[in-house]
Amino acid sequence: MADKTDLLPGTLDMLILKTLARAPLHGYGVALSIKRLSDDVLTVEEGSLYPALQRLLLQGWVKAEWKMTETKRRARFYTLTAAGRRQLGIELSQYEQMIAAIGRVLSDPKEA
Amino acid sequence: MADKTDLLPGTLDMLILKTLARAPLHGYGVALSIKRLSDDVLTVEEGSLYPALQRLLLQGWVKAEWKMTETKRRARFYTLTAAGRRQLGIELSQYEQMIAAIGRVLSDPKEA
DNA sequence: TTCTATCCATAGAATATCTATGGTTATGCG
DNA sequence: CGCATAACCATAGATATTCTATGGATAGAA
Repeated sequence: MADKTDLLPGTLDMLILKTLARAPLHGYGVALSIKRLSDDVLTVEEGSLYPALQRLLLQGWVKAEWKMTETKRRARFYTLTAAGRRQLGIELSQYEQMIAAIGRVLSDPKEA
Repeated sequence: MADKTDLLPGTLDMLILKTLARAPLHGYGVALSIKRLSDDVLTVEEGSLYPALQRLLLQGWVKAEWKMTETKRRARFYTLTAAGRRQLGIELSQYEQMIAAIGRVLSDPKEA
């Protein structure tokens, strides 16, 4: 039944890590950033986002602290750790390899 | 915890449809074809393959018939239907769109 | 005759995402 | 002033997809 998700399963952690690699952000900001950079193609639902951030915290790939937003709100800011940076590298290379492999299957002659 | 699957979740049906778009094949042949074209990067486990083929049958995207292999074995050959060809087109374009969107997020300045 | 490759298929576990909820607070607008 | 909305956090349960583990059958090679 085609694709029902708003993103490619298996890529969420990588997208979050990459986003945090640019600068620390709170959850809501991460979701907005991904949505905007992808021109609204990728939407990270809150029900996917917050559990994912908890996982990343548990793995030690990000750390969090409560701060105030420019808009005067309490928000939890996440920062990439050294381990997180390493993990991002691993996930990026695995992803690239997969995409390249899929590309070889899809681009093989006969039929669009 | 990085990726545990042998393929990118959500891409299996597309890969199977694409493979059958080249020529009718039996299940085992589909798995081999994907493995070889991808240089062993993508492995379709039998426990994923056969249920997937059942789904495709139910959707009417492929049809099946029992025949004999060159190696003298009973095997179920799958053929893409017109609806399957349409579905492949849909899945391909959705996939391309996703990959492009992810690319925009990943290639944005700062940090590899 | 034993092993390996070729073939089919299902049940159950594991994983990842979504939907649906529920709650707090700042600010703009009528 | 009251209300809507956007900015924020988070969890529970449903759904979907793939994997692991099994089980079975046969042809051909060693």
